[in-house]
Amino acid sequence: MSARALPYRPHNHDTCVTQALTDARTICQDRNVRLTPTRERVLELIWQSHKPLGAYDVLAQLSDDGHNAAPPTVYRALDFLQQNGLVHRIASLNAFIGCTHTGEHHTGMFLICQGCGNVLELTAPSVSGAIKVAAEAESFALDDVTLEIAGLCPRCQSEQDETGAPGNE
Amino acid sequence: MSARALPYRPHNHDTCVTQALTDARTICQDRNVRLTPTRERVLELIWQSHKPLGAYDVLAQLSDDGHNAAPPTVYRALDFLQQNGLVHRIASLNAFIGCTHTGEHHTGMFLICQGCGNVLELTAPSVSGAIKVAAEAESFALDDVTLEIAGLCPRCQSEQDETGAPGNE
DNA sequence: GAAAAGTTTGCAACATTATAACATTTCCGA
DNA sequence: TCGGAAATGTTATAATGTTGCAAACTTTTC
Ligand SMILES: [Zn+2]
Ligand SMILES: [Zn+2]
Ligand SMILES: [Zn+2]
Ligand SMILES: [Zn+2]
Repeated sequence: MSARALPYRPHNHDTCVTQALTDARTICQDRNVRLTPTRERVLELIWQSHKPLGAYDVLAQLSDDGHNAAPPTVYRALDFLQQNGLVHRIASLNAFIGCTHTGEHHTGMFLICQGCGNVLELTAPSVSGAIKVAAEAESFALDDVTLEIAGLCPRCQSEQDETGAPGNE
Repeated sequence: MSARALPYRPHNHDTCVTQALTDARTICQDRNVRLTPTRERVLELIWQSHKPLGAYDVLAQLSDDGHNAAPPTVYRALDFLQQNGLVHRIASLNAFIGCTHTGEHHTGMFLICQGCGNVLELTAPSVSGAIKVAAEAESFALDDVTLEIAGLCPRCQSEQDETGAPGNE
């Protein structure tokens, strides 16, 4: 899958979303699962924001579409997208964000800016390695890692320096 | 603060809880904050389980006490206990657990057994170090780390080997 | 000690997030 | 084209967490 722009810097976000959808179609074909219109639309809505979107935010936008949707519609689509590695759930926010490392077998590590709300997904082998070692030291059989880091992104740090308060883009 | 038993192995849990409460009193005195009866009782309830307890579980037990409690009572007590480093919230479970490293400035890392539900809190400098480095590489100002690892504890691994299914103590 | 100020709790209502259960429709292979 | 599997619609409900305001309690100040 292609490299993507950082959320912190402006970029052609339409392209960014389009690419994500294209990649998703490919992945679903490869895996022989169905990226139905609802699922695709939910993925698109999530990708249109570099900030995590709550399930009910997605629901509201589906309703704006004229889609007659109820919570299960959204949660089912999100489950599907998660299971196929297309979105991640951010437990500390009860929200969802598009995966920027689809295909690459990875452990997501999320930098969550408390200023602007943007989230950057990283893959840090040194971190996953250290976690694996620590778990093994306890004879713990590792299955799933939740690693979410709250703080301030570079831009919000400088805004805070200047104005005394974090910005909210 | 004194060393504590691992949840995996049987131990005198009354002592374990008593010690935690004693430590908590000391900490609150040092910090000049009030460990009121409600707060202390909530802490005790949480400590009585090595498994994370949901806010409404705590609420139910308070009600059993005859305490006329509503959700805010519990959430406020939990907020207090969190702020003073006496309990942690496990985001992936929406539940709370007593901190086993009170006093020691630390980043909690939690091993959550999917078999028995027990949780072990670790401090792994190699992990926190790697996280810090990764964040710095992105010029991200780290504030709070959520690190929760789901898997199987040693005991549940062997039970699974023997019976084909994880145990539930 | 009494009044003032600050903190904690009680209480009612409400908001948000997530799931259960079952009917209906759509899809896809035989 | 038919029959089973997968996906969606629909309604209701469960689980988790918050707001706002008044009353009670503590600490400080005079
Ligand atoms: Zn990812
Ligand atoms: Zn920011
Ligand atoms: Zn701790
Ligand atoms: Zn276990």
